[in-house]
Amino acid sequence: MERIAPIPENVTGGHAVLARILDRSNQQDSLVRSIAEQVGYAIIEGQLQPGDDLNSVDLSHQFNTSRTPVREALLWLEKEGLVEIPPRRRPRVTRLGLKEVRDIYEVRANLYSLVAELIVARASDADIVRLEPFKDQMAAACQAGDLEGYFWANVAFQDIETEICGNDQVRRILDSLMLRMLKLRYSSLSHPGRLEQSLQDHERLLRAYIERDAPLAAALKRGIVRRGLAVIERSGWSGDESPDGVSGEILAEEDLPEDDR
Amino acid sequence: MERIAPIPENVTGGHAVLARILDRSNQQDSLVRSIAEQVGYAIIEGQLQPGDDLNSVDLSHQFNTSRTPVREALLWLEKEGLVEIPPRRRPRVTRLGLKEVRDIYEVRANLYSLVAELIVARASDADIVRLEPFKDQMAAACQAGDLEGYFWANVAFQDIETEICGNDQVRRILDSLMLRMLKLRYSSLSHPGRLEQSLQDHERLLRAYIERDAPLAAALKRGIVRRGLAVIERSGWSGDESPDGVSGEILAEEDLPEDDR
DNA sequence: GAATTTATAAGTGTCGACATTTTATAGACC
DNA sequence: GGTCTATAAAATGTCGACACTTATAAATTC
Repeated sequence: MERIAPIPENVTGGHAVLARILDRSNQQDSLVRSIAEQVGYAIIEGQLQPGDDLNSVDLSHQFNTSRTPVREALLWLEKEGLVEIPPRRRPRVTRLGLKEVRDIYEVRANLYSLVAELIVARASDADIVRLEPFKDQMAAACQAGDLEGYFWANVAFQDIETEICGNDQVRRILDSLMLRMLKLRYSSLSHPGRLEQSLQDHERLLRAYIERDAPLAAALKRGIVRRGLAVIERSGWSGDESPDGVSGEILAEEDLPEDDR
Repeated sequence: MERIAPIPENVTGGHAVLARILDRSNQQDSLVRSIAEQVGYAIIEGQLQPGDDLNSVDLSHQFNTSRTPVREALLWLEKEGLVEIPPRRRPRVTRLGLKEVRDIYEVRANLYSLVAELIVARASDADIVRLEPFKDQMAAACQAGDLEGYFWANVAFQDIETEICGNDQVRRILDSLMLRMLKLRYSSLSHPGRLEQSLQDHERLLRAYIERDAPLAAALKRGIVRRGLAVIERSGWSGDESPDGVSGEILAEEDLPEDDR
């Protein structure tokens, strides 16, 4: 099994989502948390590829612990959907199928429209203003053509949205679903012109929040999520791994043929 | 700690939901599964009350195992929301607050409306017909004034709905949320005239499915869930436990003052 | 007698070990 | 050479043990 590299200093957005979910379900600084954090991060970053084995004895050596906390960490990651643990068999990094991605996006579209409605109905003006800096960050990244920067600013924007909507349950669910989709982030940005479109949507969305236009906000939010899925599907992502490790990362850098119907 | 009674022979609806969720996440017949099943059932049935301690050494004695599988079972129940595990402290049966219930119902209302839309859009006529026997069961229970019978027929109805909608993710989420709400089943049926209203809604809903009327089905489904919450709130449920063990069961038998605004 | 401190009991998180099952390796056979 | 079988290696699920923490009971103080 591959050795898992430590989490780098400059904590990226991916790690932030992971850490937040861990905060709410596990304890502050435990062995289990630390292991789940590092293994989860390795999965999100693509260092561990879908289908890779995650045997507990190997991991316990890497983290200088016994197998017990490793098992619990893997169990946690399984509940978050990042790991599969067949009985009596080695845990594996979850392989994400297209159907699964479609289903998740369907749920996300629905729940984010709820979030939008809740924000309009219940969030304070002060809370809504908190979204602005991230919109600006997205605008800056868009202008600079910084795909990765745009993506993480967008994640942060959505994070604030789920926070200020006031419904902790929907937040928990969306966080978990987001975690599983982070691997696809490169696919979701591959299409040229995507950033401009997305940015425009978010600017309109923010205005809808401010103007307390619930139907518009809900519809926009739903559309944003749906378009995210459409881009992934158009990018040709299928969930199959090329065995030589050619991941979505490389695909993301290419310009795909325009197909703007 | 109280001794946990074995699960009775005639498997009730509550156990069915629990078993289904276990089927999808755990292995077929493992120690962990058996423990999670029994403890979970005891919580749903009210045999274990919110706030009760669940220390692992005691449980391991009851099940004649070591603490390891008990810990894993409790960890699983924590992820399902039935148990809280503060670090270094004894696990407890989760105490459900009113805010939490409201949030959960908000999510359920939304996701069930999605389920309704998906059924109209994608379920086969044959699948929709599968709902009919449970509607009939509900009608019979309603006529007989059988609260409990009506409730479980309703659960079964919803179960088929989430199954035939074809989205496994939404099913998983709704199953988990349902599990946590099962304890409130008595509160949710307490209001007089509630059964007739609910039955009528479901009859209309089924017709909407058959006639492939997506907006109507979605609206009906949303209304059904919302009315469920309203009944709970009107029943005076607050989440506080009377320390002498007077649970919602007794409250359910009383007739509350009519308040049909 | 109530509140605070002290001592005792109980419980948690982690560990290393073992039996059983799965996986990988080597040998036999065609 | 390739397929099947027997053997060895490795990994899993479970166990009992131990250090450390938390909860409970007793003792002390005001």
